[in-house]
Amino acid sequence: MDASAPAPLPTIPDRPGLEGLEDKWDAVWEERETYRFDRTKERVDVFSIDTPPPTVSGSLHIGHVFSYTHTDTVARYQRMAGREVFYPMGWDDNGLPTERRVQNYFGVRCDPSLPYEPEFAPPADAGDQKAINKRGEVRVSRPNFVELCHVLTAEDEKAFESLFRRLGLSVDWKQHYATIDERCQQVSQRAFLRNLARGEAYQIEAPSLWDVTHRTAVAQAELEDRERPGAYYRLAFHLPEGTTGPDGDNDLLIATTRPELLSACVALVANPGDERYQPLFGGTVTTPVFGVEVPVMAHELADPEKGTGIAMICTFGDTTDVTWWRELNLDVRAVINRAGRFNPDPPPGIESEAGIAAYTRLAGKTVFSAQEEMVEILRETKELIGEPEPITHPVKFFEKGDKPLEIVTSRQWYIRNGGRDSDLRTALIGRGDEMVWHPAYMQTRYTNWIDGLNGDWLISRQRFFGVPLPLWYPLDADGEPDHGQPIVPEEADLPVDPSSDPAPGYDESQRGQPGGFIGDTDVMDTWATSSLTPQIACGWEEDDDLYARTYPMDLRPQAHDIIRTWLFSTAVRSHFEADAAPWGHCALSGWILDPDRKKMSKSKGNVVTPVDLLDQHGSDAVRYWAANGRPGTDTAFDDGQMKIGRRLAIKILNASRFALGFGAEGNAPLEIDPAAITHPLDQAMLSRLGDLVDEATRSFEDFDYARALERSEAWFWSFTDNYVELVKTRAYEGEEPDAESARHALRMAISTLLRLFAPFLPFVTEEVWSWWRGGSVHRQPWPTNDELSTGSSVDAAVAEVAADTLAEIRRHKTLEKRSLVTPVLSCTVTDTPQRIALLRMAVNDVAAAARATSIDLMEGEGFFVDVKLEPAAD
RNA sequence: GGGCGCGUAGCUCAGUUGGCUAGAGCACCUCCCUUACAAGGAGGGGGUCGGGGGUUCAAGUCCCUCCGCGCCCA
Repeated sequence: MDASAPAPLPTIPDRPGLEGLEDKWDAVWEERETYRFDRTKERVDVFSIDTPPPTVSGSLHIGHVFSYTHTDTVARYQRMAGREVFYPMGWDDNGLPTERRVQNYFGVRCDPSLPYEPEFAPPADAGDQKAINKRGEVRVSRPNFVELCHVLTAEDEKAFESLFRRLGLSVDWKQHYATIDERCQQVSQRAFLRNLARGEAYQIEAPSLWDVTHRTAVAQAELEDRERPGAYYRLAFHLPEGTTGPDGDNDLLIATTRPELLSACVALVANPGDERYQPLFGGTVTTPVFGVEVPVMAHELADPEKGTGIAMICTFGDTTDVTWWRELNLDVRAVINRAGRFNPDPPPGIESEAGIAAYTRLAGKTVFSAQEEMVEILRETKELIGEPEPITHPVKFFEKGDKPLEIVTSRQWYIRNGGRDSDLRTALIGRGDEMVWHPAYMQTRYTNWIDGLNGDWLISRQRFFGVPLPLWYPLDADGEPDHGQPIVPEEADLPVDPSSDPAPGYDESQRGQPGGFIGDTDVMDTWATSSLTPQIACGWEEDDDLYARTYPMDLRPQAHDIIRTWLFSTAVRSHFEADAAPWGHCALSGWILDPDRKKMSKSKGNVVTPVDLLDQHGSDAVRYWAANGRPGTDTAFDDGQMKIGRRLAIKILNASRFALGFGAEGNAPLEIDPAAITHPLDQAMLSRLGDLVDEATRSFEDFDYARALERSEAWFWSFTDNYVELVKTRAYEGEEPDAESARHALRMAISTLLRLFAPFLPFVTEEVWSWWRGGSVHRQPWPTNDELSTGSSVDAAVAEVAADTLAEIRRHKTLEKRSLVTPVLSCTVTDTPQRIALLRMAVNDVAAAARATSIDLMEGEGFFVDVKLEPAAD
C-alpha cells in the first residue's frame, strides 16, 4: 500500500514551481487508484460521505468549488486519520431544469401518451435554433425524451467531472450515479412502493398548490414569497332584508386583494372575538353581482386588524382559504382551471340571470384579465365601494415559476412527513438529535421547518422528465379509471414506465380500453429521488455487502438553504426505510457573497468561471480561499485570498527545498531519526509542532477545517521566519551532532507540515512528498504528537525566547535602516533568570542568525536587548 | 409579526469554558537584493470590539434593551 512504499532517492528541483501540478497529479492519482474505496473494510473503519449531486444542467459556478472543497478537506483528513473513505459522486439531472434545456436544445416536446420508439434518433439539427424554429417541435414519448436527457446530461457531467478533478476532489470516480439513471429510478420506485405498502404514501383528491405555467402541482418546500403590488378592493355584501351591519346599513363591507374570485366565494369569516361581527355569525349574506347566499362564520385565523376584519373565503385564493374550507366544512365553488383561466361555466350556486351573465364575461379569461373585468362589473353595479387602495404584499410563487401560484383541486400522491401527524412530526424532529450538526445552530432550522409544516409532502408532478410513479389503474366497463385500486409492479421488474410498459397481468393492447388499464402519467418530485441518495450511493437492496459497510452514512455536506428540502426529505425516507437517521453528521456550508461580481461581469464583459479561477491562481490557491470559509458561514468572493493561498503553496515549495536540501546529494533516501534530534531548540520546535498537530486534529474531528488551516498556516509562517532562520547556519556548517540535529528536525517538521496541509493543498504537498518520500502523501497516516517526541523534556519556551531575541535585534537593524545582514559588534540580552536560562540553550543559533560574534546574557528584571552594529560604510 | 445568524483596523475575518497591553492577512508607509523563497524579508501606523444599560475583582466574550444587515418562516 501507499503508506509503506519505500522512500526514493531524493530529487530536489532547483527551481520548484506550481505550474502543471494539477494535471500531473490527477493522472497519477487515477492511475494509482489513490482514492479508490476499499470495500473490504468494515463499517467501523469506513467514513462514508453523501455527496450532494450537483444539478448538471445548471452552470458551473464558484459556489461548487467552495462547498465541495470543504467536504474534500474533511474527506482527506478522514482518509489520513485511518478511515476508509467512501466518497462517491452523483449527478442530479432529474427534473425541470434539464427538461427545459432538452426541449430547447433538441426542439422536442414530451408526450407521455406516445409509445416508445426504439429507432428514434436525436434530431440532427439539435442546437440549431433557427432550424428548430422552422420545423417546430417534435413530439416524443417519455422514454425517448429521457434518452435525450441522457445524451445531453452526459456532456454536462463531463464538464463537472473535469472541474472537480482539476480542483482535486478526492472522489472515487468509479462510484457515481445520476438521478435519472436506471439504478436511481429503480431505487426511487422501490422506495415509493414500500412507502405505499406501509401506508406512508397515499393519494387524495384535494386542493393543492398549482403552477399554471408548468401545469404541475408543487410542494410546500418549493414555495417562495415574493413582494408584489396589489390593492385592497372594498366590496359590498348584502345583509338579509331588514337587518343592519356594523356600519348601520344593509351592506357588509369586506376588503379583498382578489375581487376576481368573488364568484368562488363560499363564506365570509371573522374572528370569533370580533364584536363587530358577532351578531352576524350563523347568519347569511348575499354576494354582490352573483347574488349567492353564503354563511358568515367565525375562525381564529381571521385577523381583525386586516381590511375590515371580515374576509371572504373563496375556493381557493390561498392556503388560508384551504384551511377554512376544510375546517368549516364549506362547499366547493371552483372557478380557476389548470391553465390558470376561468372555467367556461359558472360554479354551482350562481343561478341568477345577472350572475350568470356576469360570469360569462369572466369565462376563459386569465386571472389577471378576469380581475380587470370583475372590477369593471363591480363598478357598474356600484358594489365596489370607494377606490382600490394600493398595497404591496407577499404572494406565493413556485420557486421556479414566474406567475403566482393558484390552488386547484386534483388527485395527487403524498408521502407522510409529519405535516398532519404530530407523532411522526415528533419522531422526525427527534432524528435531528441523532445527527451532529455543523454548525450546531443549523439544527434549529430543521426543527423549525418541521414545526411549520401544514401538510404532507406532495410528490406527484404533472411533468415528464422524472422518475415515473410506478402505477397503473384498472379501467371499468365504461373506460373510467378506478384510482382506488392502483396496480403495482413486482420489485424485480423495476424500473417501469407505466406510459410504455403494460400493467402486470394486462396486454399492451388493453391500454385505454374499457376493462383494460391506464398508466399513471405523473412523475415524482425530484426530491423524491434525491431524498434517497444514501440508499442510492450505498447500494440499498442491490448490494447488501456495500450497504452494510457504508449505511447509515457518516456525513451529509450541503448548503443551508436546502435543509427544508433535501436534508429533511432524506431524513423522512431513512426514517421510514431504515428506522434510522441517514447520517451521523451533517455539515452546512454557507454561500458565496459577491456584491461586486455583477459589476465585474458588467464592466469587464465576462463572468469569472471556476475554470478561469483555477487557471489563474492554481487549484491549491483556490482551495485555500474556499477552506478559509468557516462551516456555515457565508463568505465573500475574494481573489486576494487566492493570491495568499498561492504564496503559501510557493512558500511550501521553497521551505521544503531548503529543509530537504541537506543530504539530498547523497545516494541514500533522506532519513528522519528522532534520536538524532538532540539540540534543545530543535526539540522545542517539535514540541510546539506537536501542540499544533493536536489542535489541527481536534479541529478536524469537529469538522472545523478552517481552524485547522488557519492554525497550521500561522505556525508555518512563524516556523520559516524564526526557526528556519535560527538553525540555518547550524544546519549548513554547525559541528556534529548539532548540525545533524537541525537537519533531522527540519525533515521531521516538513514531513509533518506536508501532511497537515495535504487536505487543503493536495497538489503542492503531493509534489513535495514525491521528492523524498514513497507513496502518496494522501495515504499517509495523519501526524500525531507522539511521533514528534524526541524523548526530551526541554521547555518548549526555548523557541519563543530565541525568536523574541532575534526579533529585537532585527527591529534594531530595521529602525537603524540597516540591512539584516549587518554584523552585530556586541549584544547584551537582559531578561529574567528563567528566560536567560532558556535562551542560553539556543544563544549560539541566535548569534549566528543575528550575525553577532557573541551575545552576552544578563539576569535582570525584564526583557531588554542592547545592540551595537558595525558602523555604516560611508 | 416569529425564528436563526451577523455587526471587532480602510477591506476580509480570527478571538475556545469571561482572564496579561484586542490579533492575523490584505491594503498603506519606511527600510533591506539576505545563497529556500524579491511570487521574498524586517519593521511601523491604524480599533471607545454597532449604541446604551446590567452582572462580575475582571466583559469583544454572559444577561437585558435598542439600532443596522442577511437568511428562513408566517
